[in-house]
Amino acid sequence: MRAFWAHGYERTGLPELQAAMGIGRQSLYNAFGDKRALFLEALDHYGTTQFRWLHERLAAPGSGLANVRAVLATWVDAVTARDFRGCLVCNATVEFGRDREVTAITERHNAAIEASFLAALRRAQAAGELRPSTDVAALAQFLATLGQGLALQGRGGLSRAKAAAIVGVADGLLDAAAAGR
Amino acid sequence: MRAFWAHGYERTGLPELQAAMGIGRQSLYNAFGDKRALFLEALDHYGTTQFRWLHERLAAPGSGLANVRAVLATWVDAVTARDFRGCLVCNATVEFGRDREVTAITERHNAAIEASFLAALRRAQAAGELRPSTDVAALAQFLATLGQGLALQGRGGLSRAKAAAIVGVADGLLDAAAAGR
DNA sequence: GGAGTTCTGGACCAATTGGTCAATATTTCG
DNA sequence: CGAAATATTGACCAATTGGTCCAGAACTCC
Repeated sequence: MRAFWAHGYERTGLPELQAAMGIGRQSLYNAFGDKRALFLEALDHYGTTQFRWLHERLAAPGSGLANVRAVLATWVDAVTARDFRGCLVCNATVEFGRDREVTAITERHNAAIEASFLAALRRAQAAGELRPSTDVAALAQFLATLGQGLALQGRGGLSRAKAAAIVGVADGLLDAAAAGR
Repeated sequence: MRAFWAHGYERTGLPELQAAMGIGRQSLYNAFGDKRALFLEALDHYGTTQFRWLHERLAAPGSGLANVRAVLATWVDAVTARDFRGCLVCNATVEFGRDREVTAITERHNAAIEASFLAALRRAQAAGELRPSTDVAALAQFLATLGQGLALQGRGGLSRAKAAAIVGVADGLLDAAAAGR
């Protein structure tokens, strides 16, 4: 997974894969079939492991709005880490475009992220933290998109100040949606 | 350029390049040096040609805020076009990560986009269309990031409804920044 | 313990990769 | 026109690609 994450599908050769996994080639083909199947499994594995914290944090007890803000705040750190390699789901979307098997996985994880945001936002709304008129569904999709944009820029290298500014705007948006509570 | 745009760097072979450009292999190497150099030139060419409209629209006379909104509106159409292939600058960022030569080009174009947004927003602010307290610099970076997120999702396939909802949130953000004018 | 199954390592393979060469065609220009 | 330079064609090349084969090691289970 790490190898694909760092270099993408095409740029990751079998030797590198073997080295990263510490197993021989035949074992690899025994266990996964071929390179593509291995990638698909790695991709799905990435989604379940890397996004677990996000889902849990958004579902954590307490203020739904605070949970959303907490996730945004961690994005700043994550995306500006010196060795940040982007988000494998985003990377795969770019590399494979509309490949059916790939989009099936990426869309599943994206939908899950949106759903977690949505649940948290709904909770916030029900608790009076957000105006009833707020379109929380759109907001959830928006936040997911913003995350992808951040991950993308982070892969190319993103300064902390810039990431913080961008997330700050999103925070302001939440402020505005909360203003009339 | 189209070939790289559609399939990325690694997935685009010399035969495909020749076919797309309608020239023989040697002519190609004569004119550009090697595949990588050709890509770098295609990438830069993409940036200057594809973003021209955006720069012009943002710099158009009249309301700066309206210009920004107009650009956002076109994003919805662009990104949900049936044959949308993403943004080559974004794709290159993903595929090459922190490759110096590539990021030099992508960052230049990203900076230009942010600058155009910033200029339009400043104009809007000066004209009283936005609250003086609005952090227009952050807003410009934010909008650029959102665009990248949209382009990313669009490459995988994005419904019009979803794109419209996401852009709608950004529009609402502009509303909020204009509210107290 | 040992037969049978599974797994592992490394040699091997066809196909494709980016890139080059040299001969030919084309243009340029005195 | 005709010589010099430029550009095009397609054959060619070494290296790498993903993938397979097979012999032997390891494990399982009666």
